[in-house]
Amino acid sequence: MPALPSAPAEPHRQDAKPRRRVGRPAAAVLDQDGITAAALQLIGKSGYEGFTMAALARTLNVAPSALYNHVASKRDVLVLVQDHLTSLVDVSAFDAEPWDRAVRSWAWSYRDVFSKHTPLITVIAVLPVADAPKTLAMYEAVSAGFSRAGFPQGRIVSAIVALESFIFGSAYDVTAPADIFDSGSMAESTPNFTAAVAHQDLEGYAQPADVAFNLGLEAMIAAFGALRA
Amino acid sequence: MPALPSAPAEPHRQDAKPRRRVGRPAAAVLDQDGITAAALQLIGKSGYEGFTMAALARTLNVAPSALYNHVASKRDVLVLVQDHLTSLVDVSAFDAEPWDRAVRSWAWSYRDVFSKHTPLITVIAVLPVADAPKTLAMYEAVSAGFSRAGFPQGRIVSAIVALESFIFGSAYDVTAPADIFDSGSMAESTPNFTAAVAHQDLEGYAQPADVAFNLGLEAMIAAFGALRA
DNA sequence: ACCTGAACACCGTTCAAGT
DNA sequence: ACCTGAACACCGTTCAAGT
Repeated sequence: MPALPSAPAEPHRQDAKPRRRVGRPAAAVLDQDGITAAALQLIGKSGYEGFTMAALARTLNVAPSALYNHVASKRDVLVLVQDHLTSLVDVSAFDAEPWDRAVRSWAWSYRDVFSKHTPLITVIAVLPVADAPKTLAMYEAVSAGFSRAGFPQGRIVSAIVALESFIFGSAYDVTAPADIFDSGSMAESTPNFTAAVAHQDLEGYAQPADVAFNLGLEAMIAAFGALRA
Repeated sequence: MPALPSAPAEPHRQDAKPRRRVGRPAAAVLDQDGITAAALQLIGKSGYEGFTMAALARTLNVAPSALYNHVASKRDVLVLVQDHLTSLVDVSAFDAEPWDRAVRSWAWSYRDVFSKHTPLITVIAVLPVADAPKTLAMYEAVSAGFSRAGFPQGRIVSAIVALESFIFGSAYDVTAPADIFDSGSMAESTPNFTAAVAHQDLEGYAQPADVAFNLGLEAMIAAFGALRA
């Protein structure tokens, strides 16, 4: 004979399921900061392919539908994560170092943060800054640095956007497989490219992606630097 | 009383459903080129959010499962589309014009093609060239042009990758909303950035994205050009 | 080999019901 | 206001059955 239906489950049952009775809890269980932190943790553990609303809810020990009391969509969660990650980008050098060194350290930091989060790039690239306050704060720090360095005001935004576009594209490049340029059986019909790949100079960098990033970034720093008053 | 079950439907029925009897057809209905063409047409009509395997199958008048006789996955279809689009990128200037003009026309063409297909960038950026023969052909044309222009062989691949990273990032930028940099209610706390946005010089270009692309591209062309022998 | 048709294991999201 | 739990309308993909 089974136990009474109202008998509580033993405290150390192996299912760690979201146990909470229906109805509004006394204190709210969720908030946007908690959702962001859990999302970041889940992405770190399971990657973006394992990042589902159901999995996120499980991490937070709530039903998936509970999330929708705090965010309007999964994209909303990605926006929260993106904004948080942007706050990790190092802009401190704009206060302490010359313009070219500041741009360099900011750009490498920015690329490094998002190379582990490339699925967010689609989100950032088209997201109004008004929806991402920490991202806006980064732009303020960077444009203030450009301004102080004597950059002509009319070109500050364009220069930042150009750098950012390069940074986003380069973040993808970090994730490319090592053999991406192996032409395989078609090597004979592509002699120039095959030779160029074979003789690529790594210039002491650990990864090809770093060589390319350095090359493009230094090109931009040199050309943009010349625009200053 | 209903008609006999075997009675054929009237030829001008309003449902244009995939009507074909079960079993292998006398001649194959599908092939990769046809799938690619239909995918391109569907994307043009419905965008990437409307691009599903079911919708693609409907365009081709087959059952969704029929597609899997010719491609292994939806990603496979995207690879086919990507490779076809890359063949539309204009590399002709590398045969006819000086290096800097050739790079310029190639880069603008490349950006323009993929700015309408940004969801493919995730695919291209990490796709081994051996899986995309037309993409490989583009690299051959470009690296041959760099080689003829006296570019040091050890830096050809890095230079192309840097340009490509910038092109991909810039393709996203084309799709950004016009008010992306509107700081809204936070304008007061971001005075430098807000002023820079207000005073952005469009330099005669139609879109801000074009100004930034020009700025970054010319920076790279200038710096990379100086590397030539 | 190459279709159809039914099924599977998800997915994000909605909404009534409950406190 | 903010949970649960059931449901919905998809989604990509698999696979047996058929020719």
